[in-house]
Amino acid sequence: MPKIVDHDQRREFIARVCSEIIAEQGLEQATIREIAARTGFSKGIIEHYFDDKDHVIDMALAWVNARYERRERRATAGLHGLDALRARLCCVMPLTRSATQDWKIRLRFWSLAAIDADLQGAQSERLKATRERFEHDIGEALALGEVHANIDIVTTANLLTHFISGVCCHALIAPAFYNKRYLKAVAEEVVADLRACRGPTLSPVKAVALR
Amino acid sequence: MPKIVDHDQRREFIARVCSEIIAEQGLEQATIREIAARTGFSKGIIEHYFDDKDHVIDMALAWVNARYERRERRATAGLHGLDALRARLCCVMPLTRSATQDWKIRLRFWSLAAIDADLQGAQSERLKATRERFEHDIGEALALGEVHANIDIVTTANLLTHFISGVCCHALIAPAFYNKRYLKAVAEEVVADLRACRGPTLSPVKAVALR
Amino acid sequence: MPKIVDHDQRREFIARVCSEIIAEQGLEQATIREIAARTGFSKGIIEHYFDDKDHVIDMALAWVNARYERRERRATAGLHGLDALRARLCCVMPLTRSATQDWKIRLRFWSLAAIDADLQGAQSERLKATRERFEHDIGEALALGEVHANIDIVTTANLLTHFISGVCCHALIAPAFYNKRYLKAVAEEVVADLRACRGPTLSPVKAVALR
Amino acid sequence: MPKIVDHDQRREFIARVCSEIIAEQGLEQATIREIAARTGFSKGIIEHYFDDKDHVIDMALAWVNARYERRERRATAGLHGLDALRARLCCVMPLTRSATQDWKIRLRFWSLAAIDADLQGAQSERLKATRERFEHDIGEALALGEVHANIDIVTTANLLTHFISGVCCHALIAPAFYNKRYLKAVAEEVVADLRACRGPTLSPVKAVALR
DNA sequence: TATGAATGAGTCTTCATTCAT
DNA sequence: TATGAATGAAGACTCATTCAT
Repeated sequence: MPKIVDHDQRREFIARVCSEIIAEQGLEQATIREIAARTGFSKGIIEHYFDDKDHVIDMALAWVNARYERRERRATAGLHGLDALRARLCCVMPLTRSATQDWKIRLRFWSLAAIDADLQGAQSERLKATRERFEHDIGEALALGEVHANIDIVTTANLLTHFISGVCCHALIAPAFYNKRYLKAVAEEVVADLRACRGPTLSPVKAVALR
Repeated sequence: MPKIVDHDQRREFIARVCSEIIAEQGLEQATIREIAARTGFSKGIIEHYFDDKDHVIDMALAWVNARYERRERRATAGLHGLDALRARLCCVMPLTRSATQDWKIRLRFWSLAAIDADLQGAQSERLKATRERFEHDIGEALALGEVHANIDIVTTANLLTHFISGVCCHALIAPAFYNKRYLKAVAEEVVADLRACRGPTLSPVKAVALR
Repeated sequence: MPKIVDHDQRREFIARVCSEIIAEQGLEQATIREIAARTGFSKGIIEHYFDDKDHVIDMALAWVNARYERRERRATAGLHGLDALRARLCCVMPLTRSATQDWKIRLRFWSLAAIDADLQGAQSERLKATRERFEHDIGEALALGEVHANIDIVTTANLLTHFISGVCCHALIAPAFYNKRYLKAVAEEVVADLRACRGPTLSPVKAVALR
Repeated sequence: MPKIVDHDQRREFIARVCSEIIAEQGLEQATIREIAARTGFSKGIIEHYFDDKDHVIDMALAWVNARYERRERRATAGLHGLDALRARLCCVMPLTRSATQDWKIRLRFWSLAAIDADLQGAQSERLKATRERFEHDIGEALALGEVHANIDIVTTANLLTHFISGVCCHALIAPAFYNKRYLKAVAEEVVADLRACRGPTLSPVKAVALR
C-alpha cells in the first residue's frame, strides 16, 4: 500500500497555499510552478490532486470563502442585533491579515467578473449572501428595539454593503490613509448611526471624530 | 526625408486602443500583439513609441484618467454646490459606456495596487483628488446654504467616496441587480440626504423609494 | 499469505483491454493511465505484470493476433479448397467488429513498421503466414480439381494477399463506399475467378456485378 | 524594413522538412522542437509562420500530395492508355525515395482515418481521385482498342486501386521480400493482363515470371 | 501483491523583446 | 521611420516511470 494521504487535507493545503500566492503576488503569479515551489511538491503532484489549474484556483477561492465564513460565524456567535452587526463589520473589514488577504483576492475576482459575465453569478451570490446577513442583524436590531421602527431593512442592508465595500477597497489601495483605526471608527459610527436611526453611515454633522 | 509623424498624437491613439482592450478583455489580453493588431500598426512600432509594454499600460491608464477628468469637467461646468455634486456623481457612476470602461480598468488597477505597494501611490492620489472635488462641491453647498452649517466637509467627502466606490463596484459585478436606474436613484438620494443635512447616503427610514 | 492470482489470465485481460483502446482511440491513447482506468486496476499493477509500456503494447498485439487465428481456425474448420479460402477471406475482411478492430490495429502497426525496420520482421512473418494459408487452400483446390492445373500457387497466393490487404485498407478509410456488401461481393468474385482459372481477382469484362 | 522573406516559400520549406520527419521518424516525432531543429530555426519561428502545430502537419500533408501529383503529371505527360497507366503505376509505387516517403506518410494517415471518421473524408477523396485517374487511362485504352471492348472501366479501376494499395503496403512492411524488382514486375503484368483483357492483375497460370 | 504518491521530462503554446533591414 | 523576423523564457498540461508503504 502506498503512503496514506488524506486527499481532501492535501487539497486544502494546496488550495490554501495557492490563496496565499494570489493574495501576496496576484492571480497571475499563482502558476503551477509557484504553487509547487511553495508547497514543496513537484509540479506533477498538483495535477495528481486537481484536474487542472482552474480547479486549483477554484478550490483556493472556495477555501478563502470557507475560511471567511468560519471566522464570521465565530465572531458573531452569541451576538444579536447591532452587536452582531458590529462584529460582522469588524470581521469583514481588512483589520487582520486574513481579512486583508480576503479583500486582495476578492478585488481580483471582482475585476475579472467586471469583464466576464460568466463570473458575475458567483460574485453576485456572495454579495447577496452578505446583504442577507446584514438584513438578519438589522432585523434582530429592529425586534430588539435598537433601531427606528420604520427602518427599511433591505435597503439599509444594501446601502451598508455598498459603504463597506467602498471603504474596504479604499483601505486596500490607500492603507496609510484608511488605516485600521479609521476602519474601526467607521464601523463604530455606522452602528451608532443606525442606533440613532439615521442611516447606515456617519452623520456629516458630528463626524469630526473620525479625523 | 523621414515621414512627419505627430508622436504625441500617435501615442495617445495607441494608449486609447490599449485602454479599450483592457476594459473589454482584461489587462492580460493587452499584449503587444493585440495592441498592434487593433491599432493596425506593426509590433515593432509599439516599442518605437514606448519604452516597453509597461509604458504602454501606464499611458493607457493615464489616458483613461485624462478622459475621465475631461468628461467630469464638462459635466460640472457652470454648476455649483449640490448641483455640481449630483453631476459629478452621475459622471463617475457606470451610467455610460465610457464610465463603465473606466470602472473596469480602475478595478483592475485597484486589484494590482492592493498587492503592490509601489502602485498605491498613484491610486491613492487619484482617490484624494476625487475626495477633494467632492469637498469642493460640499464647500460650495455650505456657502450656498444648501447643507447644514455644522457639516464636516472632509469627512463627508470621504464617506461619499466610500459609498460611491462601493455601489459602483457592486454595479460592475452584479449589473442586473444594481442597474442604471438603481444608480441614478442612489445619486439623487445622496444629494437629497445631504440637503436634508443628514449624511452622504440614504435615510433608512424613507429609503423605500429605491426598491 | 499472498493472494493467489493467475498471472497469465490477468495479463491476457490487460492485453485485451489495451487492444480495445488501440482499436478505438489509437495507439497514442493507450497510456498506462487509460489502461489502468479501463481495467479497473491501479497504474502500478500494470507494470507489475509487464516490464514497461512497450511490453503491454506487444502483448496486446500478440493477443489480437491470437484472437484472429482462433477465429480463422474456427471459420475454416472442416472446409477445404476454395470453400476454405472463401471462409478465410470473409474472416479476415472487416465484416465483423473484431475483424474491423484487427485492421485498425494492423494498420497502425504497419505504419510503424514502414518507418522502423526493427518492426518489419514480425509484420513480414505474419504476412508470410497469411500467404501460406492461402497457398494451402489453393493447393487443396488444385488437388480437388477446383482450379486450373497449371496455376502457380505461391504467386497466386501472393497476389491474393495484395488484393485483400488493399481492399481492406480502403474499406477502413472509406467505409461508406467500400462497405460490407462490397467486401462480400469481392470475396465471392475472387473465388469465382479462381475457379474459372483466371486469377485472384475479378474479370474486368464481367465485373459489372459488383457495382 | 525587415529582412524580406517569402512566407509561402518559407512555409513550404518548413512543411517539406516536417514531411521528411514524418516519413523518417513518424508523425509523433514531428514535434515543434524537432521541426525547429531540422529547419535550423528556433521553436518560436514555427508559430510565426503557422497558426499551430496542426497547421504545420496539414501543410506538410498538402505538400506531399502536391509533390506526388506533380511527379505523376510529369511521368504521364504525353502518354495515353495503357502506357499512361503503366507510368502511373510506377509513379505511385514506392520505387523512389519520394514515393516511398509518400507511402510512409499515407499509411500513417490511413491508420488515423481508420479510427477517426472526421479524417475519412479527405482520404476518401484522394482514393477517389486515384481511381478516376485509373479510369481515365483505361478509358483511353478502350478508345485505343488496347483492352477488351466489354471492359467495365469503373470496376476495373477500383480493383486496380485495391491491388496497388495492397502491394505497396506490403512493400513497405516487407521491403526485402516485395522489393523494387517485384513491384516493377507486378506493374508490367497488370498492364499485360489488361491488354490481354483478362483483368487488372496477373494470370495465376503464367505468373511464374514474378518469382 | 498492490497502491498511488511523487517526479521530471517532454509537449504545444503564448509572449515580450531584440534587431537586421 | 517602420517592419516583421527571430529568439528564448515561461505557461499549462500529459505521461512513463520509480518507489515507499
